[in-house]
Amino acid sequence: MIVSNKSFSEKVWAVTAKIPPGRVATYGDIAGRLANKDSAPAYRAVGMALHRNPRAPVVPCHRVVGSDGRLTGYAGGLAKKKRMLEAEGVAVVDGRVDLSAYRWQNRR
DNA sequence: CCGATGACGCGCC
DNA sequence: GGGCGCGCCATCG
Repeated sequence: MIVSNKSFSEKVWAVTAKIPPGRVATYGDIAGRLANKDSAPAYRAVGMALHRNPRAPVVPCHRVVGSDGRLTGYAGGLAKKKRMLEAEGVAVVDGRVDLSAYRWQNRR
């Protein structure tokens, strides 16, 4: 259970879970939201948090794509990730999504 | 505490 | 355009 209580990871899962269906977000966006003035966007940590994702079903990590909209890794297979995105209405081409059209733009 | 790794991003060749 | 390396933060060992 990742002994670490409310940690960076939890924030990542929280933001990821906020991603509306049919929409995708980049690690940079998530990291940017979690990025505090004291901490720079940790794309790495974000990816790690999702990789560790203890509650996959509750955290739509499959909606998180790379900066180019490219489907990065996924605990289960990118193929499945791609499939889930398409199921939500996100067009995935060659393992890539059109950020210009599906990028999650939720400006607090 | 230190060292190494990782679902990234960007720069450079 | 494609391939390679470095830097970033956080977590794991």
